[in-house]
Amino acid sequence: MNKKVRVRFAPSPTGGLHLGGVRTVLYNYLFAKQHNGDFILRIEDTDQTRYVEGAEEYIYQCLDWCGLIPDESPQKPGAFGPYRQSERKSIYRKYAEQLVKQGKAYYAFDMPEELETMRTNYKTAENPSPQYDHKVRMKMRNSLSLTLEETERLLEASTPHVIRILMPENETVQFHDMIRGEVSFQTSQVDDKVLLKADGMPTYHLAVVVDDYLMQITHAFRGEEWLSSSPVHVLLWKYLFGIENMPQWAHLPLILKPDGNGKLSKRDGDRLGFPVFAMNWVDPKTNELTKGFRELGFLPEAFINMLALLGWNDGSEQEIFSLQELISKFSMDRVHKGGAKFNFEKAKWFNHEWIKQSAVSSYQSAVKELFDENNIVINDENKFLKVLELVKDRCTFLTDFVQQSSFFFQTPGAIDIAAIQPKWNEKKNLFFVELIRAYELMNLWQHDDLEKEFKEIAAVNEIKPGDVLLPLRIMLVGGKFGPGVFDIVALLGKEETIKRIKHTLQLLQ
RNA sequence: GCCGCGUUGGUCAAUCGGUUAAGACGCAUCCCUUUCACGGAUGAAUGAGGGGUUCGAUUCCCCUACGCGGUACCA
Repeated sequence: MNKKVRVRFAPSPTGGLHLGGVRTVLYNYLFAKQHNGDFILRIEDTDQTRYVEGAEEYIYQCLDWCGLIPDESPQKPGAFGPYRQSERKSIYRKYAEQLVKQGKAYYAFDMPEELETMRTNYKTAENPSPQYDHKVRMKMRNSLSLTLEETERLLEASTPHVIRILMPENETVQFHDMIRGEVSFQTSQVDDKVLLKADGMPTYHLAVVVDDYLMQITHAFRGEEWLSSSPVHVLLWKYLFGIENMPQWAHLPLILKPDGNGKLSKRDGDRLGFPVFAMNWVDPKTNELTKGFRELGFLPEAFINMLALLGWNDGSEQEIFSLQELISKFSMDRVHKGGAKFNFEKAKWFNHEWIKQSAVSSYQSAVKELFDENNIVINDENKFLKVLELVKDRCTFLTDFVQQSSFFFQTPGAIDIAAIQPKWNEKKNLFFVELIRAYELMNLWQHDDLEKEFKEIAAVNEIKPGDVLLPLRIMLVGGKFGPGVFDIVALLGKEETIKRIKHTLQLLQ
C-alpha cells in the first residue's frame, strides 16, 4: 500500500526568500510532481516576535514567478488546514501534555534570567555553551526536580512555564536520510529542547512533527542546518505517532558564499554585487531595498535550472533542463552531500543560454514592460519580435534588451561622433550622399539587396566597405554595438535609415 | 569544548576498485565576424595529509587536518 506522496515547504515569513529557500522549494516540488504527489506550503509563524509585514505575500509571489505552485497553501486550502501555524495554536498543547503524561516531557518554570544564570555558571573552557540537559535538569525548576505538590501549585497559579522534552540518557537515535544514508546520534548529547513555549505557541520542533503528521507528509526535505536537531524530531515521532509513520527525511546541502566559507547570506550578495533573493524585497521597517533575480533580468526558467544544478545533476553532460525535464529526471540520491559555493558567473551563463534558446515570444511581455519603464513606445509587435530575435544572442539579462535594441524604436539620443570624425573625409561624405540617393530609389527593402547596393557604391567610389561600415553603424545605432548593420537597415526601414544618415552627415559638417 | 555532517581543477561537477580522472562556467590563445556578441578550435588547471584492505585505490575502512552546521521559550 503506497500512500500518496505529500511534501511541504515550511518557511517562516521573516523577510526575502533566499536562493537556498527556493532550491528547497524546487527539490520538494520536483519530487512531489515526479510521484504525482502534492506540494504543500505551510507558514511557520510560531514566533510572534518575528512577524514581518508583507513577508508571507512575498513568498507567494516568488513561488508564482518561479512557477512552483503549491497544491495546498493558506491561499488555497486543502483538507488539512489551517496552513498557518499561528492559526493552529490550539492543536499543539494537547500533544505536549500527552508527552508529559507519558513521562517523555516535563514542565519547566525557569525564567529567562535563570537560564542565563545556568549558562554562565556552568560555562567552562571545555564546555563553552552548556545545555539544558540530563546533567543540569535536576538542578533547575521543573516538574522533575520539584515535588508533585509544588508543581501542581505552580500550574494552578498559572505560573509561566514551558514544556521540555525529556531526552533519554543512553540511547542511540538512528534514522535513514535519503541523501546521507544512516545517521545516528547519542541522546545524551542532545539537550531537553523546549516543545511548547510560555506563550502557548509550539517551537519548531513540536510543530514540525505534529503538522507533518496531521498533514500526512510522507517526505520531509529541509536544509542541513536542521540535521543536528533531527534526533528530537525522530523521538517525537516515536512517542507521538509511531516511527513507522514518520516521513522520510532528506537534509539538503547548504549553498555557500563564493569566497571563503559559510552559508550564503544576503550580506554576501550586497558585498559581492549579486542578488540572493528571488525577487526584490523591501524591508517594511527600514524601507531598504534588496535586489532580486527577477528584477535583475533573470528568466524564471534559468533561475530554476541554475538552482537545480547547484547540488544535483543527472549524471550526464546535460546542463540545460526545463522544469518538465527536471521533474522526470530529478532524484534525491543524486543530490550532493557537500555544500556548493554559489557562482554568479555560472548563473549568468544559465540565463544567457535560456534567453538564446527560448522562443522570444515567451519573454516578449517581460521585455515590453522593461521598455515601458524606460518610456520607449512599441507600436509594432511584429517588428518588436523580430528585433528581440535579432539581439537575443547578446543579452545576458532581460534588461540588456533595452540597451541593445532601443534604437530600433527611437532615434539614438547621442551619436558617437568621436568614433567617426578622426577618419572622416570628403570621399566618405560623398559615398554616403550617393548611398542615400541609391537607397531612396529602392523599391524592395531587403537585407541582401541593401548590402549589395552598399558594396557596389563603395566599389565605384574606390572605398573599402570596411571603412564606411562602422560609420554607417554609428549613424544608425549611435555607437559601436548591435547586430549586423544590414539587419538593422532592413528593420529600420527606408525612411528612418535615410533620416539617420542625413542627420549624422549634418553633425559631421 | 561537545555533537553531527562534509572534503575531486578558481567554481559547479562525472566516476558507483582497473579511465590518458569526463563535461560545464570562468580564464588564455586562435578562427569566424571590417562593431559587439553568437559559433568553432586549442590550452592551462583537480582527487587535503597519513595509514591500512586489495594484484590494483579518487572510489572501501581508520586516524589527522581543515571547513561547515548545531549547541535559543529563532526558524
